[in-house]
Order: sequence, then structure tokens, then C-alpha cells
Amino acid sequence: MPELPEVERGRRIAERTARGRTIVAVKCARDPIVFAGHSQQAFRKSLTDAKVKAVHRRGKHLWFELDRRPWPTFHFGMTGGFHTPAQPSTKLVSHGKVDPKAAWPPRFTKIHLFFNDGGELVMSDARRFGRIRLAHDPLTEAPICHLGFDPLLDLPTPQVFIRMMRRRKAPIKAILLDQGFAAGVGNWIADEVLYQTKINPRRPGTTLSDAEAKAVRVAIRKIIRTAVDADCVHDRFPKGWLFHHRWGRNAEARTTRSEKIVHQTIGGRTTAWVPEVQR
DNA sequence: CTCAGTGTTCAGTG
DNA sequence: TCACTGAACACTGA
Repeated sequence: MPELPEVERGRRIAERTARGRTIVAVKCARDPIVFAGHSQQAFRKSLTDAKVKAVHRRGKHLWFELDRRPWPTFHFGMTGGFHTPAQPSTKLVSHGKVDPKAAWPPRFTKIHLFFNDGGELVMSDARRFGRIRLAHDPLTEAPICHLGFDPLLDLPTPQVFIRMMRRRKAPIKAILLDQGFAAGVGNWIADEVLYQTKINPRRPGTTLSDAEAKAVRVAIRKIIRTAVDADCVHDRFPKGWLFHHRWGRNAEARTTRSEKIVHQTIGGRTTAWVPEVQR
């Protein structure tokens, strides 16, 4: 579930599990796609006996700061995520059977890290759009160096934001999804921003008024902060959000205020929007 | 069996 | 070179 808030949740999980610990063992799946050409041996050699000083995030990318280089970087793709072992009490369901969802390590585990305090951390990814790489200096190397601003780390001033938006002719939906513009905004956040600011997703960036561009800037920050503060638990998201009603291309979909939701491909992605609100 | 999908990249076009 | 578009990628689950 990886847009910025889900990735930030992953960062916190990793930091809780790994920060200040030493990696004592590493298991890698055989998967040349997710490992982007790095060998298992390179990962084992780089990570084993290294100490994790911090876990960083920019946009949808994560990386470990180790006490020596290179450092591992993680991208969750469509279906990736970090996991830690379930508490023993939650592992059993009725009749004493083990819940398959609590299997450890989980299905589709790509990398499995073991720490000196007995803790474990896994990245799994069913659909293999995720990536695990090694980088000497993640911030200055592709793909992280090509990212635009991160809404939680370095949101531009209103004036700069207006200028960035006005320079672009693409539909605003496509602009918001461009990681070189706003790093970490994904499909549901872009739709939520446009719904809450009442902007038609097809509007070219060049046509936004100052007030509209400023509203978009604030909405990006507010929606992401709110989702991060809720630790991505969906039922803690505000009741009025489009989020709760946008999933699945279903013709009956309506918002909390019973406005009709339509689904169309805009900016190359399924876009859920509310024509009666977004002009 | 078919299709959509919370993401990124790359080829092709203007 | 740049901005933009659309297809491709890989695979699960509905």
C-alpha cells in the first residue's frame, strides 16, 4: 500500500526494529527483478555485521544509514512492504490453527534481516514492481536524486509552488503523479487533493489561479500529514474523504455527501472524481 | 478466463 | 533537450 504515508509507516517499522542494532544475518530471495541486478552476495557482504544508524525516507523511497557504505535502498512498488514477526498471542486463531496471514516469514519475502537483539525485518512484494538496491550515497544517485520536493520534508513556498505549477501544460492529475514534481504523491492522494480543492483533474497546470495553486499546495500537505498521523489506518481517515468511496470502478459509487463519483483514465491512471464538485 | 491495479520507466512524438 | 503520452512491466485476486 505504498504512497508516501504507507512508506512512512514502513520507515517507522524499520526504525523501531533496526535502529541501533547490528545486522547478524541476511537472507535474499532469488529475484533479479526486485534486486535490480545486485547479487545476493553483494547484499550479504554489505549488510552483514553493519550497524543501522537510522532509516531515511524521501518520497516513496527508503534507505538505511549504516555505519559503512554502501547502504541498502528500498522501493515498495505496488505491493511491497516491511513486516516484523507477529506477537505470539495474535498468531493463533480459533481451534489453535495458525493464521496463514501470520506466516513467518510471509509469502513473497524478498529480503529477510536478522538483528543482534533477536529482532527480524522482512520486505515482501507479491507483484515485483518493488526494488531493493545498494547505493553509496542514495540522495545524490538515481532514482532518488531525480525526485521533486517531498511534501513533509521540503514543501516549496506558495510563490515557488505557483510558478512550478504554471509552467506545466499537462493535466493537473498527471502533474501531481509526477515524482519529479511532488515526491510521494500517488493515485489516491492526487484524487483526494483534487476533490478537496474542487479542481477538475483534466485542468492544465497553466490554467490554475494563484488561489487554486495555493489550495493544492496546502491540501497535499494536509492530506499526507493526516494520513501519516493516522499511521495509515484507513478507518481513522476523516469521514468526508473521497478515499473511503473511490475503490473499484463501480458505477454506484458516491461520496459521504452522496455526490456521484466517476472513474476515468486521466494522466494514464484510473482517476476517481466528482464532476458536480470539481469544475 | 478476463481484467483492473495504491508505481515506474522507456520509446515515440511534437 | 524538454514536455508529454501511452504502453509495457509482473503477478495476484476478484
